[in-house]
Amino acid sequence: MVLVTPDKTGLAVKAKLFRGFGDVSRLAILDALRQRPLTVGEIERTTGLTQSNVSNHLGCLRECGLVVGERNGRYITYQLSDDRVSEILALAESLLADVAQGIYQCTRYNTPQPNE
Amino acid sequence: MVLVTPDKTGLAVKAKLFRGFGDVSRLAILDALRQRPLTVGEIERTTGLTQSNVSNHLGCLRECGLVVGERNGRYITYQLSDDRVSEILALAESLLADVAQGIYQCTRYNTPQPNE
DNA sequence: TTATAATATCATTACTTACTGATATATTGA
DNA sequence: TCAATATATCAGTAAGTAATGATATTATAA
Repeated sequence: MVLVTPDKTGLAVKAKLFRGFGDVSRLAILDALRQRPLTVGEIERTTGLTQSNVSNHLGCLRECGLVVGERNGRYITYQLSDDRVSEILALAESLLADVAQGIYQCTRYNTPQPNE
Repeated sequence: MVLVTPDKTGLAVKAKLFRGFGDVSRLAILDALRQRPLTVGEIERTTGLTQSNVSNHLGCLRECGLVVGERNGRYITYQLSDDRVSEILALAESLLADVAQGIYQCTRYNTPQPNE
């Protein structure tokens, strides 16, 4: 039996938002964009991810509203959509530095380490 | 080819933290604890989740440092470990209200809706 | 000390999802 | 118009994970 009565839809959307951040590759992209706007190619080189992988993740982040892209000729430059995206990343780092250190050892779930 | 060169470990841990928030059931638990500390049984009733499911998720949240539990007799009362846990939830809500509305329609991944 | 209540643990299974590789689309310059 | 570059799309697959049900642990009261 599973219910999650209060505001089920709201919770689902919130969980989905956090999942946007909850992937090493997407986080690498967001982290890169914290410095400055980047083209897809620059993101590829900065993160080391493949073209299709970056593009897939950008599609996800774009649809979800976390990043916005602007076309310049054949390049598309992406940037974070809002300062709060940076803020939430900074808050997470702050949490990790203090209370959430147990995450290192937490074996309940594994952040899948991408192939080398 | 997948690399994610800069600070690979740090990214993995950060992603893991966000995954802590990125599940409807865990989010329901955290949301419930925003109001006040609750025993496991109270969390079960508030969220409608089963005993073992709540306990599993609490184990996860506890190991990761997002909640802390204190035993009183045979009851264990859990509460959020830090104000920043609330803050990150509030920031996410703020983001959802504005920029991240596209998440509703985003089909890249589905937050699995728990069984009724 | 026994029965009961509260909570935790753990293996199984069904479902989810990230990566890859191939292909499609868009833009520019020759 | 054609070739080349930049980016997007999509199906298949391998791997991860949440829910369940059974069982274990801890504490209290009778």
